[in-house]
Amino acid sequence: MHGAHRTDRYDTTRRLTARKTARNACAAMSKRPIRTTGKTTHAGAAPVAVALNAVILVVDEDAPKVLCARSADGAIGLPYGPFDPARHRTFETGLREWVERQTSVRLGFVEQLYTFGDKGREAPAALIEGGDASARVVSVGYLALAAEAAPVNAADAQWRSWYDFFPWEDWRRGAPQVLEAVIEPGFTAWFRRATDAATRAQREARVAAAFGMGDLPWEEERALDRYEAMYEAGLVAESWRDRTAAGLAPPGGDPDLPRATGLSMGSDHRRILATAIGRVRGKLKYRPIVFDLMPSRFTLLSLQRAVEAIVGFNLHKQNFRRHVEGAGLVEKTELTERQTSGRPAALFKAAAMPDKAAGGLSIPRVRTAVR
Amino acid sequence: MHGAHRTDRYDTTRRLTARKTARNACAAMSKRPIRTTGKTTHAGAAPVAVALNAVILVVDEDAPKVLCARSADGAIGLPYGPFDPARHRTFETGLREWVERQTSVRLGFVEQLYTFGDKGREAPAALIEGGDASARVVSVGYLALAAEAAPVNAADAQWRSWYDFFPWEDWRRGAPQVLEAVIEPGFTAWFRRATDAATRAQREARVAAAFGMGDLPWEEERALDRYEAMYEAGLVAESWRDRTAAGLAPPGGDPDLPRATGLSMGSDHRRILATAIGRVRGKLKYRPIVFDLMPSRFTLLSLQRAVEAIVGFNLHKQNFRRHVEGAGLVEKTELTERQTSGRPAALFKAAAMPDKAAGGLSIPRVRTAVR
DNA sequence: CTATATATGCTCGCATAGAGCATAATTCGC
DNA sequence: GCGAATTATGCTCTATGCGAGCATATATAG
Repeated sequence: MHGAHRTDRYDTTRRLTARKTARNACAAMSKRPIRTTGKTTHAGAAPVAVALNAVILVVDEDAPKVLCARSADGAIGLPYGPFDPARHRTFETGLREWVERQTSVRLGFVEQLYTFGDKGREAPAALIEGGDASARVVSVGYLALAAEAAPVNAADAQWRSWYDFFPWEDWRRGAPQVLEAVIEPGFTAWFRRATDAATRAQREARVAAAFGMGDLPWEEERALDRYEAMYEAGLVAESWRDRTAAGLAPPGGDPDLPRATGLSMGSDHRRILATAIGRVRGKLKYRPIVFDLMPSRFTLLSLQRAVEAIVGFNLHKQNFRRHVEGAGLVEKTELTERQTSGRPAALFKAAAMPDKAAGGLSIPRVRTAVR
Repeated sequence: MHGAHRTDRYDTTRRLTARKTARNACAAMSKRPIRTTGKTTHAGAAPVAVALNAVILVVDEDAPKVLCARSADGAIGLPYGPFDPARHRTFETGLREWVERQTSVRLGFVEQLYTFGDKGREAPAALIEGGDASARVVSVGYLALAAEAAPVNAADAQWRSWYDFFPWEDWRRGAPQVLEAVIEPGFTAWFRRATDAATRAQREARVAAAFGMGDLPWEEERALDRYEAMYEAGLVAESWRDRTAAGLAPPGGDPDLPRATGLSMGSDHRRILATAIGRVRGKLKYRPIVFDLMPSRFTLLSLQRAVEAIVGFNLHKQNFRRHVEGAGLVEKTELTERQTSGRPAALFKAAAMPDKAAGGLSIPRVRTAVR
């Protein structure tokens, strides 16, 4: 594992910081033998910079959209801002600040996604400017939901459907063509490139689980698993770009395939977006977060369309109402909406306290006292 | 202040190479008009130090245990080590390194939990030593599962049942006494302390949802929600400690109550542990992670006991087998175990590819083509 | 008035989870 | 060696939930 010497200590506690820069704090942290196992000394790890990455989502008609920005090198990416510990008490404060200052988007639900710290993830930009290999920018990814696709005042910012980046995730109009036409052949080739039978079987099992092949079901919330499998199989542009930048051999397979698998993003932003998609899709099932994406009044059909946009497949209309109304998540108003044609739909609003829970288990719990 | 946490699965990959110091990277990041929305220039945020916090879990008989360490000031806490970007390519690499070096624990499943960056979470120590409020240590919390409670060589490290810290989470022997005796009265007092009716209703709704009161179900995975509600209601020692340290008024209520609500931990470690408990409990339902906590061969009853230890309530034996066997998660071996009394149980092992999915939805999806 | 389109109410059947009975295979006390 | 105690394991019963679809209500377009 990594030369150098061993250092850390393993101790509990509160950060002993105080009147020191973070660098000093870190050094102190490792020098002090705070009990536990610690007996090693550590010269002091280099500090890192923290950036806040935001996946800001809205649902516009039947398109789930994400706020995108264009970076200096022309790549599309997610907007982000620096986190300044001196000015922000929490990550979320920092995030809301720069988002609301630089865009007119009003954020509703905000939740931390994941913290990305892999060396090299910020590669392209870093390489261009050259520098110290020990540097590290840690990105804390956040998911934020907004009710309206407010026009963004920034020049190169824009709302895009997330299916521009993940065309295989949209099953609303049947099985995505790109799956059969491009992705499956690509994976098949990847299986064949395996050096041994075990690796090959492993790859097949992984893809089958992620993409719901065989008798396995398509699980919409596994968007990240799918993207990562495609990345490793060389089916997305980022895979080729990163391996080239790192001086490694290309991933193999047809270099033209990635052109058909959706728009790529700079850095690892498409991965972050995949994480966000998976999270929203999963969370939708056990928390009423859809309403953060809806206007104050809506019809059940528009609500259904929003859910469909997110999960990527169609729902059964009557059953959808049955669930939503039965769960007490919405309240009917006196108003109705009259649009082009058909019977006017009742307008609903989110229930005052939609904090109930659904969430299906597969654990046979005991209700009675006896076991 | 203490926002909602919760993250998800993950797995990192990807490498490249970065250049320049973190401080420079950060400055460059903010100065450079990376398009997007950025037009603000930022003087260059102070860098922060990153610590890796580990919640290392095992199941010992019917106790879910967590590896604890004792800090200099005597508080119990989670073990942690610094993250050195110069030596570690990824967070997980760094984590595994110091864990495996300083303990003899062999980690199985590892997953990022949440990144904690709130100012003041390290409050006590920082205040004691006095100092710069701008210094910041960001903690990346990790969940790690191990199959065996290996003896730890560190002096002050020990395995403890997580129910020592969360006695109200264990329903295996009926409703936890502490709930009725201490927690409910404590919350009732908290409701009464609300200054207005709206606040009061909000508090009641929140507690009802978290603790499953009224007709709401107890959701075992909401451990964090419960802890946070108790923290705000002044029902845990950390609440009093933190508010005192910050020079704020005490949370109110009976200062003796926290003595009855389980062991406290230093810093915000009990919160991190609550996050971990919620995560394991939730993940258990849709991924076969239990097997990372089991020996290679086990009986179905021991597997059931492990699950019960985690979720905190008892399961129906026959139905448990039906599910586990039916889902193809385990394979029967030829061996049987003979213990004290009763019919010998067949020994099972985890299925070769337990990658299927369970996961109950509450979304009425369409199977046929028609909507 | 007719065709069409959407909203909304209601029922049917199957799969599944919760619950519990019955039987099998051991050890233990005597 | 025998009955009691204990644990394992197979099987059935039933309520519920969900996928599915029929039927009816209420609007617009022409």
